[in-house]
Amino acid sequence: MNEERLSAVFAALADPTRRGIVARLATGDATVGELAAPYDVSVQAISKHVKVLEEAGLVSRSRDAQRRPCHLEADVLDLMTGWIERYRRQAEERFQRLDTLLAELQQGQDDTREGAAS
Amino acid sequence: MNEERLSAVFAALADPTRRGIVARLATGDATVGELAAPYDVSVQAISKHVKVLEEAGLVSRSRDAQRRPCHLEADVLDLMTGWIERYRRQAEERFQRLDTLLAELQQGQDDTREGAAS
DNA sequence: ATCTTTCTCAACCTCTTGGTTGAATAAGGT
DNA sequence: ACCTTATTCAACCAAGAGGTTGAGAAAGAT
Repeated sequence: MNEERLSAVFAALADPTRRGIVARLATGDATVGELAAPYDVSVQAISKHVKVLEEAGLVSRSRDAQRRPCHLEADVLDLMTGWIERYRRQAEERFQRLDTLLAELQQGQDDTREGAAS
Repeated sequence: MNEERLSAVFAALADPTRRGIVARLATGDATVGELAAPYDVSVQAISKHVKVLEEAGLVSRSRDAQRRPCHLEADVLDLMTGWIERYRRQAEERFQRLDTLLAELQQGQDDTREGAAS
């Protein structure tokens, strides 16, 4: 279901240039040319990166004369944190249970030792 | 910096099979063989996937006879949520500011209209 | 009408990725 | 010693990613 979307978003953010673009867009909308300025690659390359972000749903675009301002769709980021947090929490809980289990076993061993002493 | 690490982690989770492996490991440690069982690919392929997760720091492994149990390192997930949340929050705040700015402009326009009426 | 700016499309190249199979290694079990 | 189990290494392959350059389209500016 969301699996495909999730793959697209993770893949989009796996590239440092694209993360840079996202970071830039978090401070405000920008055109492709503006986004390209800090990087040592062609505008076409940045245009491709933006397209990837757009297809992942992380970026939307409007029109202003020749320009195509890019806008960060921050909601999509929640999709990721949702996925990540789910498993982080699950692992955490399991860890807690394991921890208390070990504590209980430890307690039981103490009891046994007390019993043996009587 | 952390940039390389971040790229590795995002890239690792961009693959649905690897996300499945992470999801499985969140419920408890498992061997490569066990991880491979649900999938319709060779054990070697899963072994490669685990290696990718390992190099991203998401998985660690110990030894138990021939087996190499895999363990989810949930801490690394925080690295991602940290990055994501940072920019989500930043975008959110900017949105808030823009929103109040628009409200103020609206208010100013109302004032002007009142002034013109007098 | 023509020129300029901004951006995308198309073709191409190289390196990486995810998969395969077959052989090798590691560690027990009999 | 020999066989079995669990995992990895090596070589290979097809497809995709990220880059390039060159040409084309879209929309103003003169």
